Amino acid sequence: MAELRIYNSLTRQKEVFTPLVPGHVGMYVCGPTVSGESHLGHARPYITFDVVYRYLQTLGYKVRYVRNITDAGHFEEEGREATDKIAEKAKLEQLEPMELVHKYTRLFHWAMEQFNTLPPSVEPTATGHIVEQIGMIEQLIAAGFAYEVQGSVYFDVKKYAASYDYGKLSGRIIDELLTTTRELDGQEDKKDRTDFALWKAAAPEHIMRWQSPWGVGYPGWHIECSAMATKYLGKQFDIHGGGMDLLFPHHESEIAQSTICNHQAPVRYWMHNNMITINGRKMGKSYNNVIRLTELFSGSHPLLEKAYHPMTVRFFILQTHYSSTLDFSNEALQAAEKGLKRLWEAYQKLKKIDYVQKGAPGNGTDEALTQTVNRLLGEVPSFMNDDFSTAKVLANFFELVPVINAIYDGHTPAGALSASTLLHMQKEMTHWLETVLGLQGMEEGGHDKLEQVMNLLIDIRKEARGRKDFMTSDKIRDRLASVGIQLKDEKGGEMTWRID
RNA sequence: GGUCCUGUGGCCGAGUGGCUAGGCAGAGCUCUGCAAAAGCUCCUACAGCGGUUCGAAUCCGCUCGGGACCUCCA
Repeated sequence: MAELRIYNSLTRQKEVFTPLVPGHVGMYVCGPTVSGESHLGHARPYITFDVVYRYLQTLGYKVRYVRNITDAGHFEEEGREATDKIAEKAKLEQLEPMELVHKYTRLFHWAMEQFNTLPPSVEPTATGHIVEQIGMIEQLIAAGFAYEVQGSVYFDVKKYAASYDYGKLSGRIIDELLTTTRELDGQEDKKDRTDFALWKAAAPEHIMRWQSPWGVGYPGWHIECSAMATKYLGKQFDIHGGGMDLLFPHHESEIAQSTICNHQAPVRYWMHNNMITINGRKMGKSYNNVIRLTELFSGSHPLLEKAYHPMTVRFFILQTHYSSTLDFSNEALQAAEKGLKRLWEAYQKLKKIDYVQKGAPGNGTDEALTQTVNRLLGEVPSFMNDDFSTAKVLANFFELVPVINAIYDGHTPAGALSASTLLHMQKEMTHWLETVLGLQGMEEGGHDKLEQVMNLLIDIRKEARGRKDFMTSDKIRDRLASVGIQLKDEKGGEMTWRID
């Protein structure tokens, strides 16, 4: 069995994955801030790490997957006012902060279900771990790496950098940070501009607030991940994932905090997915080019030509390696849609092939084809083991599509492939496409199409009855009944139907 | 300004120095009452200029273009 290799952002190279505790994997992924609706960009990390989670499990690991919900808004250091994003939005929508947070949390969960992502093992909330965060801050103060100023607590980056490598993960040079960071107002409290907040004193109008040793306030952003990761995964764990944009300062700061508190580097393998861009630009609130997931699924956004199925999006994302930027366009998404449809149809056809009838009892008659199939299937694990190269996995399955179609249509003679080869192919497709990549079919589901089909059948039946072709008429009604649809003749020749 | 990534055919995208993925679109043919689907075939690219090498999309240098991070961000 080949080894799994993961690109580690910390060392900037692919490394053989060896879990801390044999057979077990601890994985932490930065979750969403639920101050607003999830957008297309959010789909990337959660789908990426869902595949990582699934794959590790199929390798036999017992995985504890922790993904937080950031529901305690952090301050925005823009200009003078340090405002709480969540509190601000809540006022805007006339909602209680927790009401708002729950609304968007539910929406997030709903979207994740659409994408067929597995729920994490633990999904801790920042507000539920204030105690742990305060505890960690106290440790940092006691260790001399944090200081309090007027009810707020900051991490002393300069002091940390004196004995540790602050900037190792993000490739930042501390001296440059110290001199380059731009001047911001309202930060007189800090000893140095690079210091980041662990705890912020809450202004009177601030709605989200907690009691702390330093007065009433709320936690900084970085501390929540450190506190929750430590609590659920221990002082050191295997994998930490998130978007590349979180490298600095978020993950860099996480390392600093945890290193001081736990006396060791918290994470062994850092994984970062790249961004989804739209027209070459990163999608983000500041760029005003955000496509929300609800808009994506319904097609209700000026940039969208049509609605896109969640599976199309999932497939679209998996067709690219997670470390590359992925540019969104209608053309690209529609290509993905067609591609997935073709792949899935072939997969369904394969399931319908009668192995006993069409497969040869012993070896298939077409040895070359058998070898091709076995090679294509055999390569797949090595692709996944090579830093989760889902794009290559999909490419190989696409090469099987014509093989399957040809057998199904009879272009390839029956018996070319043995029954066991066909079965093997089917099992592998189920395993990789469904279990590992988490893909599903794109059933149209909606009643619109069914409605149209029924109208068509009703029309045909009316015509048949018009020429007294009751054999056809009865056939339609009986066959529909057998699939659970009751067709009733109303007075005046109209027909109605309902699903039993 | 600093740090880093990137530039592949009409479009999206794999690519570990040699055997030059895959998808979408397009063209032709086969099948077909029509259409669709499907099958077969074709279109074969690596920003530019140098260099290393028997051999480079892949390594090195320069030029040009695009992007990310340095601020909340997936």
